[in-house]
Amino acid sequence: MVLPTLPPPSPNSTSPVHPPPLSAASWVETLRSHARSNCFRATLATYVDMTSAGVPPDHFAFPAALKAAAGVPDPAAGRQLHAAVIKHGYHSSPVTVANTLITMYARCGDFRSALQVFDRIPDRDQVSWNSMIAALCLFEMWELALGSFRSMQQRQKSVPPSSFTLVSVSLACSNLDRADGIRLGKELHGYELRNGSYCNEKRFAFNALVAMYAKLGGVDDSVALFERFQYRDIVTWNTMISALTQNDRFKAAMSVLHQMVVAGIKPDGVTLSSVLPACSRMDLLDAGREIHAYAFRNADLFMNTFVASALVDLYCNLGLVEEGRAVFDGISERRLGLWNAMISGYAQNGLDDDALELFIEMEVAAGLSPNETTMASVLPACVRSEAFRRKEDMHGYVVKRGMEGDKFVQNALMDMYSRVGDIDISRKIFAGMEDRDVVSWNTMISGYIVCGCYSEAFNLVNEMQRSGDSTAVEVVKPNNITLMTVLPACGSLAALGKGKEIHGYAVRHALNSDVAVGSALVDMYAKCGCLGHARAVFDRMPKRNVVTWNVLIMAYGMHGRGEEAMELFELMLAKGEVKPSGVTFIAALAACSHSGMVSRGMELFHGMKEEYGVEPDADHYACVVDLLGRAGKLEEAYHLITTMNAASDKAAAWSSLLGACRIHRRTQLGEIAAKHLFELEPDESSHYVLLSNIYAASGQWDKSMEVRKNMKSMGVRKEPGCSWIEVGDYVHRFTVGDSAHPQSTRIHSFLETLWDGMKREGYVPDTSCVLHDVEEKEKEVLLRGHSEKLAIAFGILNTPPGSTIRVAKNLRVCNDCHEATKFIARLVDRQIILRDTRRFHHFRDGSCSCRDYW
DNA sequence: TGATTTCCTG
Repeated sequence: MVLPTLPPPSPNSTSPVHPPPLSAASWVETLRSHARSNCFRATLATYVDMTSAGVPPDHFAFPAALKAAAGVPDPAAGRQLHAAVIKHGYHSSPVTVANTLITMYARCGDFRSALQVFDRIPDRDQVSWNSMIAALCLFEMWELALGSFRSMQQRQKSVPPSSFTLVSVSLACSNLDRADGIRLGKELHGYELRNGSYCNEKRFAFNALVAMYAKLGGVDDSVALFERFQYRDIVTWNTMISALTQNDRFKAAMSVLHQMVVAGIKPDGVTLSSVLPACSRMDLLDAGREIHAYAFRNADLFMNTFVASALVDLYCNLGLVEEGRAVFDGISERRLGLWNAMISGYAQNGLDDDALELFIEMEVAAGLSPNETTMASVLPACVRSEAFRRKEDMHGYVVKRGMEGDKFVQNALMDMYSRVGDIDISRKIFAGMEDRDVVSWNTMISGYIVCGCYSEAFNLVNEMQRSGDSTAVEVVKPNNITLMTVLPACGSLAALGKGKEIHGYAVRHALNSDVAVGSALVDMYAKCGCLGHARAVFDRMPKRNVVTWNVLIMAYGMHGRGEEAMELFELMLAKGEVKPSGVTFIAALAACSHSGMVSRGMELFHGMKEEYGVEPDADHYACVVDLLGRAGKLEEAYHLITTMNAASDKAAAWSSLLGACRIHRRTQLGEIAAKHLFELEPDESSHYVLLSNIYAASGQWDKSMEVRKNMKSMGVRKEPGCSWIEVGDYVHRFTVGDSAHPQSTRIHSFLETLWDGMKREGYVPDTSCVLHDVEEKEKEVLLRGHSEKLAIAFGILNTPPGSTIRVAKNLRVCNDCHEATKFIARLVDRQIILRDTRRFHHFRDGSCSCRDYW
């Protein structure tokens, strides 16, 4: 018999075909020994030689050859072997041959044939059942696998389940819903305890149980099992380590590794790739390097692609992309996982074009097909990359490859559609998902926030909290990422009540000890105008990083409390826990600027490079221009811009200067700044508005109108003004001239009444803030419709007398609103905290502490 | 006849 499709023995095979042995028995022995040592191609080649030499295969030869066909895997060879099995009459007896056929077909991806073989076995033994259950698991048919297990249990006497059965069934359990899985898993565990096998056999079963508990989130059960288990082998240790890392028990994972080494077990590739994610997530660069060095000393580990993938992940996660790339480049036989790790490493470091380039290299040069993981990394890079235009095409690409049902891919697609503004498509994907995890929920929430659908976002967070408290099938609790996603939204909407609610959740679920969550809480309280709360959270944090400090320094600055901001800055330096970053100096300089601390700020600016090694960038220059400009030193500010590096982006600096020109009514200099800005950022509406305001303030109406016309003809649209106020459980949103709110009529008539009172107190409407060409009387009506006034009026009408009113606005507060709010605050005897894009305005007793308005 | 490892949300 000839098997023409069989491949020749591979040139690098360690087992060359031996000179033909003489007896049939030695042919079979050679065949089996190749199979035992997993030299599959050599096994198949020997089979061909043997049959060519006229030796008929027997019931020992077939299982060996079939194992090889399964191992390669080689479906064509497998089918021909099946034909030979029938021809030689081994198809029904002994059953060992048929059993091997089941496994062969399963490994070759032919489920129907595997099932057919099983169905046609007249006297199925324990191994037949085990092989079939394992096959079902291979095809991820978990329910069917469990069904077969039940059938087996009914035949308890003839085919009792063994440790082999337990291994497959544990795997099936770990892929069920959590509640079902745990229930069945405990049943299995009980079964093992009652009827369990011993020593070697027991080890397999227990390893599988440890893994099962971990996958179902019962990692404490895994630990308990592991600790009492005396027959540990390297897989047991590895299983325990990966169980811990996969459940975010990183410290415990490192400690098990330590115990393992102490117990004299030499870590292998699986150990390293299981423990490296723990180093990565805990930012343990030194430990990671030590493991890298250990792999370096053991050549087989060094070339292991799993270890390499985990190392690439570690280095990229710590921002050391170059080192990750070096590991990647050092591996000659790159498996898909390694490409994925590198692509994702680039993407996570914002090197989106590098990620896309590598993705193309993988497809074109290396000829590898992407899998779901690849797409989950590439999609975000596509979304962010400026160079990559046709983003929605990626959806078609994914569908064409049949990956649209994958959870990771769906998460990435949701994110993509939210970012391009198609939130409805994200919503549809989310609604249609079968298996939503915490990332799916978080992605949907952040999508809503990106698109400005805040109430939908908050509703989803509430839904998550409820499902976490209940015993619903889909148990997904808000995690630290969820909180870090919604807290900034609370801050930008000044939704203090919502923010406090989230704070409460964080405390109840011990998420507030997370540095990032803590920093987000500090920021939220500060943005809601509650500096005291922000400071209290800061003081109680067990651990702080540079972001935490920056956030609070920035907060003091925005509230016009420059002295305290600088005290905090000094404290940060004195404590020395963290080094100041570029952002720290932005915060400190901005604080000096808002409090008029010019010489202090200049000192800081000049010392930042020499004393702290932080190179000033374009944003630092913009802060200093703001500092000088605000203080009236506009010539100095202008001069500073001219000293800036030619290549650096001067737009922010010019914009600061233009802002200062508005405060100090410097028309000519304003024109110069605006000229530069119109060249650098022709689409930015705020530049046109500022210049127009400057002209209007100096009475040059024609020029003011001309700027507006230019803006229109350029097709630049002013972002509509929008203000938010939280009352009760809701954040109410108001746009200019809003009449959509249910209380609209009431708000407008209240404002009219207020208006008369304000005028009696001496308020003069600043109609220069209205840039439409209409009658003077009409201008007043337009002024009264500014969103912050509507929000404030709504607040007064709907909150208890004497309580503080907190309003947030998406643009800078105009001069008239600033002036009017002073009067309103005094008339209704309320403290009003109004936040715009730059800072907080605390209105109390008819004044505001800021000096930005005239 | 069986087990463990890399990837996604900020």
